[in-house]
Amino acid sequence: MNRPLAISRQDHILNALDAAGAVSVSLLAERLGVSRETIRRDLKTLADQGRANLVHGGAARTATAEPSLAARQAANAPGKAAIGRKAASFVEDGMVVILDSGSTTLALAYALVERKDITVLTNSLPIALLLCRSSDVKVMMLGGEIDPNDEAAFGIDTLSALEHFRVDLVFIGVGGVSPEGELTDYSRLASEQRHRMMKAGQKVFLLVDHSKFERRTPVKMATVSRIAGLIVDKPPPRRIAQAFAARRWPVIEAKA
Amino acid sequence: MNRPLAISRQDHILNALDAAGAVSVSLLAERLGVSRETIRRDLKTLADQGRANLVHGGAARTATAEPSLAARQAANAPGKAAIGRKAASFVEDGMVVILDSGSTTLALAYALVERKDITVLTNSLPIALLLCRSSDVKVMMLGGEIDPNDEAAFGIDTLSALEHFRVDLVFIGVGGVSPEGELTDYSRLASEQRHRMMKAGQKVFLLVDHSKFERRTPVKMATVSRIAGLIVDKPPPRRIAQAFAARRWPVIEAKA
DNA sequence: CAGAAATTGCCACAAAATGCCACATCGGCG
DNA sequence: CGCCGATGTGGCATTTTGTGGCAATTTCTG
Repeated sequence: MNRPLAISRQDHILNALDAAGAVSVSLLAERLGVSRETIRRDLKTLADQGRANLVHGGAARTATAEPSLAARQAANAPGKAAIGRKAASFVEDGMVVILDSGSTTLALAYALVERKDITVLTNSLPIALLLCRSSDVKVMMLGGEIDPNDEAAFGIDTLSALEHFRVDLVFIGVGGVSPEGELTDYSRLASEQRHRMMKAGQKVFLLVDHSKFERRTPVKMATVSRIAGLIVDKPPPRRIAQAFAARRWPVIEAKA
Repeated sequence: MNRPLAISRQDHILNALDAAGAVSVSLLAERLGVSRETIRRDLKTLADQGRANLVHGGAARTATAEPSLAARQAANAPGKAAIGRKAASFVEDGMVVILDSGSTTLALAYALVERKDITVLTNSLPIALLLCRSSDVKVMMLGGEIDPNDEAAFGIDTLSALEHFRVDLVFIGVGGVSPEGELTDYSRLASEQRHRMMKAGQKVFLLVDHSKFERRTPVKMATVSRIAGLIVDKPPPRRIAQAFAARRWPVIEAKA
């Protein structure tokens, strides 16, 4: 049982920062099995490098001073924006696409604002509202019970609504990617719903920003065998990359 | 043990503020699991930064321009708020209610923010987002094609989603009231959908602010015979009042 | 409209969590 | 062996949060 290297600890901290926008000393100390003092020293190091912002009790994303818009959207915003732009480039006029809920797919929605002649199906309230307010995209909202965390609809009604559509492209966000390269999700229902979304369309793209790598969430995600592409903002760690290659999932890197 | 970071608490407050325009100390304290005093201190901090405006019992958003729908909401905002409060007083714990789309029903949603143990069915994106961001109300979104003007779902999917619910109260906004006292709507589809909503519930309330009186919109609105009440902010002109009385529609006047 | 009741604001102090520093401990390495 | 860097420990200062009392405000009621 060797203690984790300082580097990988700080790496973990940065990922957590990207993912959540803020981290607490106590929680990190518990998770990483080291003393709070060590975490504090790590945070101080990162702060000296300008990669984190110290606040009482923990650290926050460097940019966290300003944005009043959705907090999670700002987490790793540049990476997600790049993924969004890349994903948008696969959408052609006349297509019908599904956008899953989540901050990465919201970034894709931003990238679609200028488009027309496309139809977007989504269960995400912010995506639907964004597109109907500031674009000419035709929006179909998938109804259902609203999960306040995701600000999106889930449940039987959402699933059955999916049945009625012919869909060209499907864009799915991923909760996490285990170190073994397995895709994971937060809840059983969400996973099932994403699976149905994938089956509803011709081509499936998965959107994964680098803060998701090696993050474990509880539920294994069911996928379809054919994945048109896995859009990332940074190359994944080797082990994950190999797992993707073994399943013949093309990894598409979006450049900022 | 692990206290959530102060900064994420304030982030949450800003989000709620953004969605609802105003937040209350008590509700935030309860939702975030901290004492009211702490919330007060947070609000004071935000106010010092110019990011919130303190008011008795909570804080309000600093005057920020908000797009389309807010503009319409601003038309006769006080009257609509009064109607919303009055309408909310009919909603009891445990009830399932339908909220139609529109600025007046949005005002009702604002009035429901502090409530819990109620379920709201709505086809309106802003209402769903407001309630899921700043209240403990359970929200079911009725899916369908989004009409950018109303920022709400309409269509076959919306209608069929209605089938599955048992509803206590239905709150419907009205497009206009002709000088003859006839209720009118903007489109055939919207009218039909509102009719279905009415039939789905036990009691139907119509929300009419005085700017709707003697305004003609193109489509005659189908109603159900029994209307539990017609909530207004000012008494209607005599001819309209007579027409309402003839149909035995109780007129309920909301006071500011 | 007045007075009561409930809610909220405000202040001071106590309790808890965190920050910070000095020093001890551990393990590798020349 | 002794040096060095990294980490843990403990004590104390600082910050944050909770609590209770009381004044001010709002709301209810007759």
